[in-house]
Amino acid sequence: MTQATPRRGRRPGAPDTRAAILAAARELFAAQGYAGTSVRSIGAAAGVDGSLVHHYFGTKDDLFLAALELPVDPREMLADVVALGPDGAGERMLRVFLAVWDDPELRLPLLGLARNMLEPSGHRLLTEGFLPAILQPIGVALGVDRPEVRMPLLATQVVGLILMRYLLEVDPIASMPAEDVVAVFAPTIQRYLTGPLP
Amino acid sequence: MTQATPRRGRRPGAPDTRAAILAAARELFAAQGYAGTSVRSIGAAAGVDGSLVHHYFGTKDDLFLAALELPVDPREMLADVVALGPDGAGERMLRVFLAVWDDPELRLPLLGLARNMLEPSGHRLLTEGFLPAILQPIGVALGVDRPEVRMPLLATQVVGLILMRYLLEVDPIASMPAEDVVAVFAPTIQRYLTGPLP
DNA sequence: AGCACAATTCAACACATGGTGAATAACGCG
DNA sequence: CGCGTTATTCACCATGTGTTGAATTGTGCT
Repeated sequence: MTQATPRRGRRPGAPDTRAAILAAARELFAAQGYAGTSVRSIGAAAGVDGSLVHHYFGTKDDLFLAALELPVDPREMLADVVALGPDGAGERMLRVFLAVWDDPELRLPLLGLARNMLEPSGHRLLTEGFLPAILQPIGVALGVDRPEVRMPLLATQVVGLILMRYLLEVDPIASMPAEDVVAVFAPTIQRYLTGPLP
Repeated sequence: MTQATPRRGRRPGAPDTRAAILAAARELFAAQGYAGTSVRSIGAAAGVDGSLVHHYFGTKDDLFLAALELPVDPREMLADVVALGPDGAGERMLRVFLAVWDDPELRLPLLGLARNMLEPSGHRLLTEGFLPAILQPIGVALGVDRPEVRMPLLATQVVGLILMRYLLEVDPIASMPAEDVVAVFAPTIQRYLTGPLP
């Protein structure tokens, strides 16, 4: 019985190997974080050698950034949150966040992003990306007073909720229906948006 | 010029090397997390060889657990939170949390704990330690209804606040006076304790 | 048919890691 | 003084890492 499959060269089995590698990278980065995921393991999960990963995506850092890329602009999704003014904006915002995190196409990149929040790279993405580039403009567009205080306040609740619901998956937060999540947390967020400040 | 310092054997310079190693471990684990900290770097920070770290504390995991050990029982500090019943318990609890995190002796172990929240080991410490062993009993002792729902709700806000204030150090949350933190977040926490549930 | 090119694997390098074991120097106690 | 014990470093080992480069095979174009 001869070895039918060649040991080197092209193996035209997979339809699009590049996409498979990227998907595997998303999966593993989301599940185990950047440091906890090796290039070789990504290759293995995609059924190819680790070198091929490097061949397609360059360095591990490059691959990480590619895996984090969102297929849509998050600001666009929050456009109609802003449109209707600050009344009820807390609830609308919360609904968008939940919808985004429940979108299977967005979930893995977001998980990869969030799971690396505590490492320096992800730390920067949060403090230089999410907060000033997304949250802060929303506050300004809503016309609330002192958005530079209110939006970080709001962020504490949103980040904590995301963390417990999607990353740590702590019950009963993780298994709570979206409607209940909105019912519980919308008042809090609304209070940070329009309530009293010290 | 002869080499005065011996190259092997005892170097009685440091008064208590063991304590220095533990302190360095706390510092580095808190700043860079478990995976990001090497045994050798801990040794270097304490001015000794990496082997000595292993000699004193055993495996890296053992050292990590030793570095996380709190010098007091956190339940004890929360005793008088429970004593006065659920009215105003949100504010009292928040004050205890802030006091604990502002205690320089407790801060490093807590940071080390929190920074590893997202890795499997720290994940277990949160979901099997903090939540059921500390928060849940408080809810029960306070006599609130459905503590298994209310305490995780409360945890989302506490965790998010801790994260932004002490780990990510996002302004203005990080630089806010404790009194203002209480003023802003106590109503939220109180609402999760005694407010309406869906 | 022939040839460039893309896809893929293998072998290897340089490096960092956690851990082990032996060697050596100083201390404390008799 | 002598001796055991402790503190400490050094030299390795096995392993896993990211990355590189060469080798090989298939595809598609002319």
